Amino acid sequence: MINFLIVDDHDIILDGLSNLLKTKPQYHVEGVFSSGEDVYQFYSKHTKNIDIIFMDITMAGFGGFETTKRILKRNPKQKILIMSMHDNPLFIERAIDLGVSGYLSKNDITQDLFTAIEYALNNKIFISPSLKKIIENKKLNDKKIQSLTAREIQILKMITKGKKLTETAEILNLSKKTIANNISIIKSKLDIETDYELFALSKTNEITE
Amino acid sequence: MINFLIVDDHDIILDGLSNLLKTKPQYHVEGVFSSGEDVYQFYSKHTKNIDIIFMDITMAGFGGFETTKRILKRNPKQKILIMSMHDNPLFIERAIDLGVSGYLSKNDITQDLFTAIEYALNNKIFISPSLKKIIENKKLNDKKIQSLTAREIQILKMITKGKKLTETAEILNLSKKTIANNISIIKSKLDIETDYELFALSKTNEITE
DNA sequence: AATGTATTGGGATTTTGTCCCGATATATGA
DNA sequence: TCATATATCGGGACAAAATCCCAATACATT
Repeated sequence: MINFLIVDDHDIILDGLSNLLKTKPQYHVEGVFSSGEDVYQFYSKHTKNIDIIFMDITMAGFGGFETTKRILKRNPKQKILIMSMHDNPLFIERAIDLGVSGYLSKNDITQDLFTAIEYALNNKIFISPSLKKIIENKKLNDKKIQSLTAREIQILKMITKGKKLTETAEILNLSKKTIANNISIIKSKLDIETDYELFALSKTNEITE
Repeated sequence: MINFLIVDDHDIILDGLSNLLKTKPQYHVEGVFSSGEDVYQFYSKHTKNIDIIFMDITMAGFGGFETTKRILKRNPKQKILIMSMHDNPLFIERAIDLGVSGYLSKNDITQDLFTAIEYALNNKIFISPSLKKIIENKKLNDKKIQSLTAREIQILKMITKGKKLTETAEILNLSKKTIANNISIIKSKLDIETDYELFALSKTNEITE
């Protein structure tokens, strides 16, 4: 018997996922919750073993990340599978860092569900294939971004936030020349030619804080 | 008795929505389908009245738009409620243009569901409140974009695709001067100062084809 | 003391951007 | 058909931004 909890503030998902899991007799949904607060309270008091927790990432209140963090602090071996509508690589990485057992795009949860469960039960991490490419690409960019110096990142942030060169120079009390030179170097470090590529990259990598 | 069809290639949604609808005794789910092809075939042969069809927009095969178009061609009075994960204003507008009875963000389908059904039955169009703002903003931008001439749009597309000014000039066989002047005019027509804003606008309005 | 890297900017040149203006073409409408 | 409107193309004159190369200073590390 494998026991599940499901946490999602969309009733539809709660229902749908429950029913999907019910198709296998050895699966048992021990509880469903529509908020991180609820599930955490339950989890803290509950004594029975929970094998896998399905967790939505974007919930009101303390969201999926916070909830995941608290549960894993309590029990680092708890298997948690994240579900998300948003294929934001930052979310995925952050979740992995927290120590979750998988990250499922809601788009293809149906075909990936049982695989992800198997992976989790065998201490492996499952990530929806469609998300893997996104992550790979981001990692490449990250490596480039890490080659930037503190100053360069600071300037990059201002520029991609919409500040003009002159404006940036004034704010940072630097010469326009310095800013211009920096931007040129930033572009070459990032293998980028135009402003538009710079903006695009800063979007997907969320350079702006 | 109000009869529904549901079309979605996520089992979870099919299940979840069915159950949500079942909470009202006067509601009856006549059929669920995981593709546009399936529901259309059923719809073509089915004689019994269907009050409302819930339709996902992003499905494999011929998607929600195509399916909606075909069904409405057959029966222009059919009520169709679109469900979508993607709050893309282009999708919403296109759906409205096709003549659907509402557009629901899956994020808040639970709270909006019954309202949307009521609206549809009374020949009104329901759009999730959270989406309305998005549409309004886009309409503003659209008006501005419509003030651009053919040439200007062509140039705008190239620039926001990442082409440099000089490159663009060569491709279009125009002087650099012309391109530069055009870009300036584009910015002023769009009430925009920086490249950054231009880029952002072209994203949300999907200027690039 | 030496090497590496970060930071700051000048010099010189090229590329872009801005604003104003004129020439030409093509509709459109009265 | 003539006038007016709009689109398209670019020059002039400047201003701003970008590029590439180089030099001075600062600071940390080995």
